[in-house]
Amino acid sequence: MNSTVETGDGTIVADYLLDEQVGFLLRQAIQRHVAIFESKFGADLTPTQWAVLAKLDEIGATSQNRLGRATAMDVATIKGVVDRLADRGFVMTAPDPGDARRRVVSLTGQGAEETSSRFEAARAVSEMTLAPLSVAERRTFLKILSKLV
Amino acid sequence: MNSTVETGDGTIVADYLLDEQVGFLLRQAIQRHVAIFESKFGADLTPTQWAVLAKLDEIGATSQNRLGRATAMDVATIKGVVDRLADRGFVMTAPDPGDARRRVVSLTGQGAEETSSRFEAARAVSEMTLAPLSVAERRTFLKILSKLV
DNA sequence: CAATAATCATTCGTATACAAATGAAAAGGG
DNA sequence: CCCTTTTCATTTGTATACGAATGATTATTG
Repeated sequence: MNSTVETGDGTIVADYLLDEQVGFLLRQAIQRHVAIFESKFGADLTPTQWAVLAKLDEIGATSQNRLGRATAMDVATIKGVVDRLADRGFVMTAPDPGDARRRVVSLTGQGAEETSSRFEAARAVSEMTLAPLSVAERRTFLKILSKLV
Repeated sequence: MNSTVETGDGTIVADYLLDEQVGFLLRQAIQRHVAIFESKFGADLTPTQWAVLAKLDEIGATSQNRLGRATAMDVATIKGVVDRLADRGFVMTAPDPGDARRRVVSLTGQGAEETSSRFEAARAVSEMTLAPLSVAERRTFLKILSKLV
């Protein structure tokens, strides 16, 4: 055991336990959340794909890079997600008439329907993720977590 | 906007905003944490690789699957991480004399040195990740987060 | 002890995730 | 208005992350 400190009375104790580190806990919390997501959404949509659909529903058509920033994905990631959603007919892309660099991403009719029909499940996922907590703890947790983004 | 509810007086309000969902916040918190990790560790070690080294240091040599469970990685993921660490000389694998199915993973001398020299940085990463919070908030956050793993 | 179940490691396929490099187009400054 | 900077989208390469399938080995149980 290499990670130790000496306390005042000379005792040597471990002071770095992986299981107590915030990053390790966050990773496991995400893993549990994703498992809950998949239990409600099946293999139809990944959490990332859902984020894109929900955000497009929320803000409407937008450029691919803007969409990536709004969903916390870098340019390479958002491109892959949009491509896969486009392959399945949920979104479409078109050139921006006012800016030749941009491609505007928007929901298709099918994508809008799919999104509308999934909000209930999405709400359930959030609720189930927080289920181990009391109502007060949920509020506290979300408040603190939002300071860490 | 498809995600709306009608309140008692007939007003329609949005009730699903991506930015408020626990999964989306968790993903962003991890992104920030990983960025902090990379600022302290450079390109030498990923958070996942560090988790394996720290856990091996903590519990000693163990089978690959056990190591995966101890670090919250499935069998395919832990194999890739162990392979890359082995390529770089930080860990080694050997057959288990008592169980022909198992391969025992252990730190090499170089791996143990590397691990020892990184605990300070790892502690700093955890501290920096929680830096936006007060001391009381950090304690509260870790306590609640540990209920969600 | 023989049949079944469980565990272990590997492999394949798909999907994030991001750094870095590239080329095209727009914005801004002198 | 040219030059520099910025923005945008794409591509490449590496590293998680996990479901599912496979084959080998061990454990269990009737």
